[in-house]
Amino acid sequence: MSDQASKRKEKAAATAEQLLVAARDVFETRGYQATTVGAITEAANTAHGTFYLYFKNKEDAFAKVMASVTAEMYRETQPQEGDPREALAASTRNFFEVFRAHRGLWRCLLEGLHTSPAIEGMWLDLRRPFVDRIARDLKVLGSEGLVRPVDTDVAAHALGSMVEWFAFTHFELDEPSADEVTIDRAVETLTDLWYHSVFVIPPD
Amino acid sequence: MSDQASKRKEKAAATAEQLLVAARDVFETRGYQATTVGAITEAANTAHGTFYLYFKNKEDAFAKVMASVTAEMYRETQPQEGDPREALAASTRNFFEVFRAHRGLWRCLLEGLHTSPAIEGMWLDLRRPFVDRIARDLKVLGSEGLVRPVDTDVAAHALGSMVEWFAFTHFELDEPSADEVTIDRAVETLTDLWYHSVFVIPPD
Amino acid sequence: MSDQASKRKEKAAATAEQLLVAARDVFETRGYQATTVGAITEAANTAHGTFYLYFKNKEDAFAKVMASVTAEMYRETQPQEGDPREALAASTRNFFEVFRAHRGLWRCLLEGLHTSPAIEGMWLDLRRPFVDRIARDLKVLGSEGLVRPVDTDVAAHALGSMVEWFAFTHFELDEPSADEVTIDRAVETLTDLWYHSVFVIPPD
Amino acid sequence: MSDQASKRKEKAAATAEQLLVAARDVFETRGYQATTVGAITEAANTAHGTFYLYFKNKEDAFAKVMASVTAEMYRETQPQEGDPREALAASTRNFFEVFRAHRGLWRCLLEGLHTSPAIEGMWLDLRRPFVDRIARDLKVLGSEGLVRPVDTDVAAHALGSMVEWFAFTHFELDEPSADEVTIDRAVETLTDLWYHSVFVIPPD
DNA sequence: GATGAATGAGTCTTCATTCAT
DNA sequence: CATGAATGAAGACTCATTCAT
Repeated sequence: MSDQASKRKEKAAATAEQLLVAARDVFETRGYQATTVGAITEAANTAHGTFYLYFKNKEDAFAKVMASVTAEMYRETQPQEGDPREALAASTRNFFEVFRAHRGLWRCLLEGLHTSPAIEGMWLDLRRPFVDRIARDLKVLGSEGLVRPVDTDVAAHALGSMVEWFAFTHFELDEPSADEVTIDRAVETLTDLWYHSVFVIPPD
Repeated sequence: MSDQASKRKEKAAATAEQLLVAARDVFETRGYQATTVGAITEAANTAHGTFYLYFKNKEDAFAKVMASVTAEMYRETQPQEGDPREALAASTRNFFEVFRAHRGLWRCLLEGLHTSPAIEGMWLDLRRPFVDRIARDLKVLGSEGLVRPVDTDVAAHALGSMVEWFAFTHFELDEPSADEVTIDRAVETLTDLWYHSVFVIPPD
Repeated sequence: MSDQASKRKEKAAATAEQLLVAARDVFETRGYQATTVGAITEAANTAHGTFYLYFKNKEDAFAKVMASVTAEMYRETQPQEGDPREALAASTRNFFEVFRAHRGLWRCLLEGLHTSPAIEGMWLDLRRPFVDRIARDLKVLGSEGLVRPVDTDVAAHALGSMVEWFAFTHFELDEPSADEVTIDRAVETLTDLWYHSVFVIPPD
Repeated sequence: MSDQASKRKEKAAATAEQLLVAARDVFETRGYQATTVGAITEAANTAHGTFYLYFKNKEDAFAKVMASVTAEMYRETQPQEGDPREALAASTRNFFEVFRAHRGLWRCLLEGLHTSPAIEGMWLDLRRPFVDRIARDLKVLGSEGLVRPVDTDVAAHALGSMVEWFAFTHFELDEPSADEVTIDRAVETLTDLWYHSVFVIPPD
């Protein structure tokens, strides 16, 4: 069984991978609605029916793509160390970079959000790690007296939203002023706002 | 212009209005993709073909709906006066209320974002007044020494994004913690963050 | 409205009729499963989509075909008068003739029987008039003392089944001996069996 | 033949048996059309492709299932002895019981009737023993003067049809009145009809 | 102006069958 | 012998858009 089975399994895994990559590619470039099963199988160089060997339907394919991306993004998101303000700047920059690398799917997710509760769930799954990390940091820094007492959960959501949505509107949508706003400038200002919003500012 | 002609025009205007109202209603409740021309004409009590007398296609209808809504929202958004912090809180609350009243179309816009550059434009048009007002306020308050010197444009976008996206994720999507976050609590914390982020905090 | 509307309605009615006739034809010759929407619209010389203007789906089309056939069959089935035995023979012959004229759809119904409860219902609707008439006759003749006391309902079903199923196996299926069994011979024997099974036989 | 070879054959026979049993099971419960090769192999715990090692296709599998069932039914059908009327009642009851035990496949056969001439042949093969036995009995009893002179073949078909179709409509389909018609009541009335239809009734 | 019947392109999904391992 | 991955043909259904009346 071993030789035959493993060879076949390898091939199957390769097909699955091809399809997943193709699906990701098509979702990324066309968006959720415009993606068709036919486009995916064509990109994957498989027969139309093969798609249904690995996915239940389009939504399922998207779910599997998003699951892999979520893992990927989590790996790419590094907790930053050192001076709080520097760490904050580094985090913001890191988020922008990670976001840029996955902007197509982020947008796709947003577009599919209203298609089904399942996709809404994927979106929440993608965001949660970011927001959770913010909330945890606020708590820790708060107990150390570095952060003012605030409603941690709401604040974490608000600050996460600020960075996420700023990134989306500037780096994904063609916000007119986007060209002039370099990443550096954005990182600097967002870090500044965030820092002052919650940190205890030492008197000069 | 004869009597008949003016009567005709009246009737036509009435039909146009019916269709516009119906379109708005359907877009609001079903979302962008799920909205069909048939659903709109049915809601408007018009023949299917009549739709194309007043709109070029679905996107055009959406554009006309959004144009009317944008004006409406602008009217509903009141500049607040008085103590800066209080005015800020009032503004935030006002935004939440306006957002709530138009959440369906806001969502619709987000969903259609991927469909065409035109819809992207509508989105930007809807946001701009809010962001512009923030930028202007920051400039004025900055010149009065009430606000720290910041990159006004970026800050305006960032703060606007914070409120907008917080509102969207909490009041439109089923963010799990949404139930517990009342508007009051949200307004309080967001105002607090905003205030500290840019205002010059008088020493106690 | 009248002229335009009526002309359009006429045309629409014509299309509906074309589709109904085509559907009946295709169901009759191909059977239930083998019938496709495409085959119907092709036979009706309409676009594929036109089908869905008049029918919800294949089953609905079949239902409408069957409804028209049921009415047709009922008209063709004449109650017979005169001497009981002669009337019986005439009834049997009449049933055979009606059955022959509609054998294709009868078979189709049988084939689709297991597809959905709705089709089962159509089948019962088609049979009912025949069985009901038998039951009524048995009751009347029983009260006149011409028929032995029997369980009217069961007997009606049994005798109806005998004629129906005999007709099906001999005139529709290629029962080998079918060639030799002429309608005359079948009518004679079935009438004889039926007559003796329930009638009070006068002593010679 | 080596040991290995015989072992192989045994295993193959076992697989064949598994598939046959599974096929029967699936046909019985799902009906002809709804049965898929995948469902059969799944029920048989075999690979999809294995099916084609033992059957040419779905119809072939059905043919093999029916062949085994036909033999089984024939064994279960016992010729009855004793007083003609009692024997008749026993036969009818016996038929009902056999029918009930195989209703799923009977129905399946009926459903597939339109699919191919081969299935039509299976149907006729299943019926033939029953009808033949009736014909033979009628001949024997006729020669003994217990049965009136009738067209034996036609009468056998007719009486067989009566019992078969009554059974089908009452015990397999949801004929509305089915609940109230117990087997006992059905046996009694059908026996009564049959008896009077062909037997020479001794004067009281 | 208004109507609504007709069109047909576009997608999803299922499943019998093949074949390399 | 057995496996199960891959194929691709086939069919149902939707809906934006046109156009004769």
